[in-house]
Amino acid sequence: MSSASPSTVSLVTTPTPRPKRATVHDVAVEAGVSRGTVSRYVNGERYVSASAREAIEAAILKVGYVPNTAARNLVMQRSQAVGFIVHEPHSLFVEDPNIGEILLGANTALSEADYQMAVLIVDSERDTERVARYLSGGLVDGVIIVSARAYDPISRVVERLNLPAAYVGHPPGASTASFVTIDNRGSARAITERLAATGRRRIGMIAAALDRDSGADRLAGFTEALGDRFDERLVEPVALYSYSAGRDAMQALLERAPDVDGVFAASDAVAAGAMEALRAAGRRVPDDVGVVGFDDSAWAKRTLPGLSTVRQPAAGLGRQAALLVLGQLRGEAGAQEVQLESEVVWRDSA
Amino acid sequence: MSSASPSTVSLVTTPTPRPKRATVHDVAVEAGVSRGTVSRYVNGERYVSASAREAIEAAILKVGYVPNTAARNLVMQRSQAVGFIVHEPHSLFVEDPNIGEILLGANTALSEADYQMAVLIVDSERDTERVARYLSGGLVDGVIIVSARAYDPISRVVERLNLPAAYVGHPPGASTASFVTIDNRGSARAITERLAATGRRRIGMIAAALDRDSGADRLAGFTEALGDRFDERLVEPVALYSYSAGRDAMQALLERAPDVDGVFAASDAVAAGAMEALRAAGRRVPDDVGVVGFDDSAWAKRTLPGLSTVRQPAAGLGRQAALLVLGQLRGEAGAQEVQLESEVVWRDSA
DNA sequence: TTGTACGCGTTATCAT
DNA sequence: ATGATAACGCGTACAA
Repeated sequence: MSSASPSTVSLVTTPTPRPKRATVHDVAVEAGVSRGTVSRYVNGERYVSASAREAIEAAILKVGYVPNTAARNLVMQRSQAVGFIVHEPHSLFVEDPNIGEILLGANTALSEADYQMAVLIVDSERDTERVARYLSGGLVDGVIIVSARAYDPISRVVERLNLPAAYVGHPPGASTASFVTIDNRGSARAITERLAATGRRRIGMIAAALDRDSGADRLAGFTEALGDRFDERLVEPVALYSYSAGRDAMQALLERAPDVDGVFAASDAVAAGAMEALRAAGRRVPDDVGVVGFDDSAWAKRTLPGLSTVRQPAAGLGRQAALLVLGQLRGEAGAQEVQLESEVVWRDSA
Repeated sequence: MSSASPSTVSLVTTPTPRPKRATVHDVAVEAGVSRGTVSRYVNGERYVSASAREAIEAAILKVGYVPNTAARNLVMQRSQAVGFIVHEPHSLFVEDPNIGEILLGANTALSEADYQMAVLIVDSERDTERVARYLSGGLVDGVIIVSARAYDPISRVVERLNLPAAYVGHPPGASTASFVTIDNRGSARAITERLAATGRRRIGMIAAALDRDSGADRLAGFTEALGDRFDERLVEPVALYSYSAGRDAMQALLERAPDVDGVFAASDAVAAGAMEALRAAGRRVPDDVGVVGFDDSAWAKRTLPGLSTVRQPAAGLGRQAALLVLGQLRGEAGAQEVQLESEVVWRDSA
């Protein structure tokens, strides 16, 4: 059972008779009324006689009419849709434990307002151009952007088009766009303080993704919390919020500073990796070393002992971003900055 | 730092001057040529004189023209976009370790063919109707559907519209649509056989999601592999592919059959839960009990010891589904059934 | 209450 | 090589 070419089986072979779809016109002639009347009926306006209504209903059923949204969008000058753009999807979709909740939160809010959400993935140069075209084409009335990078072409397009937009996380560059975040810095400070309150004297941090503001802010909060006791030799930076990075970093940290008795990992995945390294080194958690993480993802509940961490209101982030866009769609002017409250979850790892 | 209402800060308050976008017409008058010529230039056709080209390029830059895709779609009768529909998103986005890879695989294939992928989430009744309208509206030329349920309204719409479609997993009902799967049954058989080959005599299974074909097929493969040695009292069924379900099920199984020395869990998450229960019961893995899972997700690499499991070609599933749709779009007729090969990954848990 | 006619922004056909 | 002009399918003043 090794990886091989897929086995294919043909089932049927009807020559795909692409059917031409019925239009308002077809319904009109079938019902013996004018196109205008049909259009009014479809859009639920008043001033449609009972007789006309019946005839139209029957006609619609008979010819199998479904309105063409593209045509409607064209004349209405709006699409009743909002794009959800996700960058760097490899780290996001596969690693980020929050992306799913963010998506669902945004979708719920948009759905309630009768907007369709279309998730657009940017995973290559081609994607960038194509998505830019898509946005330019009037297929969405606004966008939610998650994890944008600095000098992001997509952000530029959005700005140039003057498209109502909201970012999840800090928008790149100096753009004055709406965005929603959590207080990474304050949360990091809070959990570090609680870790210190357990009596730890030599507290280190495995910092990750310092090129993103989330990563940088968490380190800043950590530094703030420790004040005088901060020792930069106890900070081990890694590139990604990943399990293996956490494991390797903890190993390095243990070598450089064998006396660490507390660790703040920049994410739960990192923390889980760190705990593995600690176990391998014969250190007990929390007895010898206290560990805290960030995210309250599935990792936090499956470590042994359970991981103390910071809970992000992921669905709330998506929901707020959606509300921000909807507000702009309603004409509410001005960029808004929304900060959602996070929460320290105390378990047994510290 | 408790969950509270979001703090909001207003940054600017310009009254959103929704700008009217330039059209082909504007470019034409600016460049002193006809709309037809502009259109030809934009679409890279031949027969555009150098002088016209220059004038048009300048005009486009000056008026800031971007083509309107909605209008183009209307006249071209195609959108160059494919919908990716995901159901039951709560279990999918939040729990399914493969969904991200499937999305990316599909996106890559579509992107190469210059198609835009739009992910549509169905999370409520409202969503169902809205997405159905969206599909009916001509905004996508085809669809990829993952995790459809039987009697799914969306599937009905797709069928009625005769929209080119491909399912990831078995399509519901008796529809003769294209789909791509892995051989759940064969894979389950293979890994069970390898587990048996390690000398285990009393092999049980924690079966999950028996109402889906993936779950049912895995159980079938397990049964096949054991043949005469199959003992239905060693099968513990649970509803979801979840960690906690695995833990509880393993506990129940241990009580009912303390002599189990091998367990096939229907997914890695389930297996991880089972391993936790075994540890709590004082059983060593793999010494006392061998454990194998399914998925080769992040769970498998973070259990201790590493989990032997079945690797799904998740990205390949998405890619193949996309290729299936693209084939239909090119006019290749007939429903296709593609089965991708999976692979047993042997680690230390058995 | 209903029909007519125009416009949304683009591509396609056909002369020129 | 280019310019009219007719679609594409729909909403909507305006007239009736």
